[in-house]
Amino acid sequence: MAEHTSIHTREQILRVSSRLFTERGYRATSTRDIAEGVGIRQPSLFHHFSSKAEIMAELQQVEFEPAVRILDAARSLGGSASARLFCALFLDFRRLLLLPYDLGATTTAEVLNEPALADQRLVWDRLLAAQGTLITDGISAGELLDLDADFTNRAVAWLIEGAYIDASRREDFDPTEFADQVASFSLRALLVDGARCDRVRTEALGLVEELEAAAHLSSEIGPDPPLANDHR
Amino acid sequence: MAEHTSIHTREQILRVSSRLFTERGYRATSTRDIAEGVGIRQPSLFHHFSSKAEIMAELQQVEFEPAVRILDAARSLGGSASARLFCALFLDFRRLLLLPYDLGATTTAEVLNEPALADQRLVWDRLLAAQGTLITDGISAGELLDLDADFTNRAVAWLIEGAYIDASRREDFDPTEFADQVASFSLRALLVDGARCDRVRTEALGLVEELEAAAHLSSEIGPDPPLANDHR
DNA sequence: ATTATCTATAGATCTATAGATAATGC
DNA sequence: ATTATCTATAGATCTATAGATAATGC
Repeated sequence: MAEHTSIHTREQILRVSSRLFTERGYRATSTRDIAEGVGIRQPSLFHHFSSKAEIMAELQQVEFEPAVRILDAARSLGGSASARLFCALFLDFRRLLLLPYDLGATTTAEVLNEPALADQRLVWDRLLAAQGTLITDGISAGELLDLDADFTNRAVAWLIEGAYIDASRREDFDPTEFADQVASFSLRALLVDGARCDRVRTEALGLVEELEAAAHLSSEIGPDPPLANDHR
Repeated sequence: MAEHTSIHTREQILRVSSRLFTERGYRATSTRDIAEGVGIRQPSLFHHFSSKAEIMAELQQVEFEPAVRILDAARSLGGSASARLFCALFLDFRRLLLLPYDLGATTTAEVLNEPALADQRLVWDRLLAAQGTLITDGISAGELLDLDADFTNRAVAWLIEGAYIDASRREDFDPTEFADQVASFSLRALLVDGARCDRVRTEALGLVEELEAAAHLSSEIGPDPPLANDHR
């Protein structure tokens, strides 16, 4: 009864929107669809967000900004370049799995090319650049295959995105285990010596502990979901 | 002047639609946008296609149906299971690159979940199943890593899709070379012994020649683009 | 008194149809 | 005579605003 707080409705709007955007696409999801999912009338949405684009912008922000921080933090760690890459992929992917949103639509062409979302597009470009730096480090160190660096960078992004969308359709999976599987799969494809994958993984999981201890990131990388009331 | 033939306009509609669907999303692309790109008025589209969904259905058909045939044909070849997989991925991916369409929107959630496109959804499911069979063959033969077969199957689909969308943004690439690169990258991630990748590739390129010689497929798998106005 | 919701609706889309007109092929 | 296009428009959306009403917090 005392649930009619703004924060609760606002959070529901984000969760319902994220799911519908992923299922049907951003433009194809109407504000009426969202309101119906939340259990309010369509115009009531605009008390919490000034436009539909602002809902998407907030979802993108939750996805992109901590990711940039994690990728940057991983670069400043010790260890081999490939372990730093594994560490960053693992941590950020697990973080995404633990969020109470379904972020499968945040990087689609229709969203990235939307003029009203140009600001977040810049953050996404920074994210790709930060991941690209980790990969170029690995190529320079002779640990990763010397394919076209852009190709490699995007291949990792495709894998991560595909795996994420796939995860959002599943019920039964352990986020830590799945993140490990996806990071391992990516690294095996990139390593000059695929057999080194297990050693890289072990080294990386050590780095993960280092990063988790760093106070300024620990709230972002889980493993506690940043929000209660998690009915995804 | 004598270019006002139905076949020409119809083909332009397919090409323009495919590009806009990929850039902006299926629902976000209006029939007016398409008509403008083609250079006709919006209602004139409906002389060539009975609905917007039918345009997308034809694009999906061009993508999915030959793909199922190629995947099935590859399975009946001799050679190692991993070479058959490489061969199928290479041939189908190169075929996509040579088509005069931009097929980046055909497997998005908004399209696959569209009720009016349920028929093509079934073909897509058959495509994934056919690719899955090739992968399970490879796992059974001990050539591919024994990860979850579904995970592996989808990981390949994510890579192929990501690479395809990426290719459609580029100008300068050789389809044969890029298809080779993508198939090699995928196989390296899947092989138990990553070092075998080069041998698998060589074997697979032999199988490609076999398949290209098979008359019933040769018109579909290129290397001549089905381009120009002879497409339907 | 402030916050959150509601109804009603303006104004801008969007898809598809109807029916007239122009171009092309016998 | 047939094919392809056009203008005009119906009818169904969609986003966002205006202003009234209900709920909540001092």
